[in-house]
Amino acid sequence: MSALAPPLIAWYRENARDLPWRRDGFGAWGILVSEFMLQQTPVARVIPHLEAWLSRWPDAAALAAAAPGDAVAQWANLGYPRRALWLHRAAVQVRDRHDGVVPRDVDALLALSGIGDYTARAVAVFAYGDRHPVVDTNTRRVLARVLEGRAQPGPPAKEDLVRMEGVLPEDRADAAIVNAAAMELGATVCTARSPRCDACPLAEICRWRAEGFPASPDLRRRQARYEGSDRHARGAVLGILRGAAPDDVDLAALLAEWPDARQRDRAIDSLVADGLVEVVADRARLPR
DNA sequence: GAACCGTGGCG
DNA sequence: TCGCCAAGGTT
Repeated sequence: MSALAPPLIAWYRENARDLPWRRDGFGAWGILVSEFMLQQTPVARVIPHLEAWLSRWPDAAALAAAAPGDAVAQWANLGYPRRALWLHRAAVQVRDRHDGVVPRDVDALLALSGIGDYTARAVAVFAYGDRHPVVDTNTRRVLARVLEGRAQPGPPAKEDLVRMEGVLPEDRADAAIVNAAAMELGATVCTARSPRCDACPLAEICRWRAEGFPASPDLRRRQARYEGSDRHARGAVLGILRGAAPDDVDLAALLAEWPDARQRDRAIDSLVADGLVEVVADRARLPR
């Protein structure tokens, strides 16, 4: 067993946050929905939306029976609304391919819309207790620091899964805890900006700390400015349509005051191309 | 592999 | 104020 596993397991048992999707019996569907919502959206903002979502659509078949636009509207301001559409498509696929039961097999999960390496393994591990490496941005940062002595991880790579596999204990239940613990440690202690090494169970074996916290060359690309961007225009258009749903909106009135008409039209076109918006005659609406 | 895709909180 | 960051995935 890796030297990381025992202290991670002990620390997690004492310090894990009490999050809804960690409660016994939360269910594979709830965990799947939570993982979709947690893709790039902070935990605190997800929790109330998750509970509302599951109250409305308690299983995959329920969501699959709804209109995709209902999912987009219910998604509200969680961001990246394509995820709502993908989650709806995944629900339809679960209904049609798996009799409404969220699959357990990683390849079957990977074949669902909006599910990649992280989400597929997270569901298999946290919903079903199977043994796979689960690697998110927190885990990558923890491993980069502890094992490589780097302040920040490199870009995501398949190699990350191999590295995490090398950290996991053989026992499935222990492996699941180590996966969760690495994520939890990165989220609450080994954070990106101001790590609290005094509270870290891996401090004594951390290479980054041993080497004096060297700054690593920062290869991360800067996030593009949001104000005035195409994403901003898309967000504004969709926000209006969410507010009007289930009614439609006159296309000419839609975002009439947006400063750049070319950009506004490009936003609408791209939303239509993504399936997030429908235009019928001279009116726009969320998809039915 | 790079570019693109929302939204809000925090230092 | 402003840049960084957040349980990623698709094209």
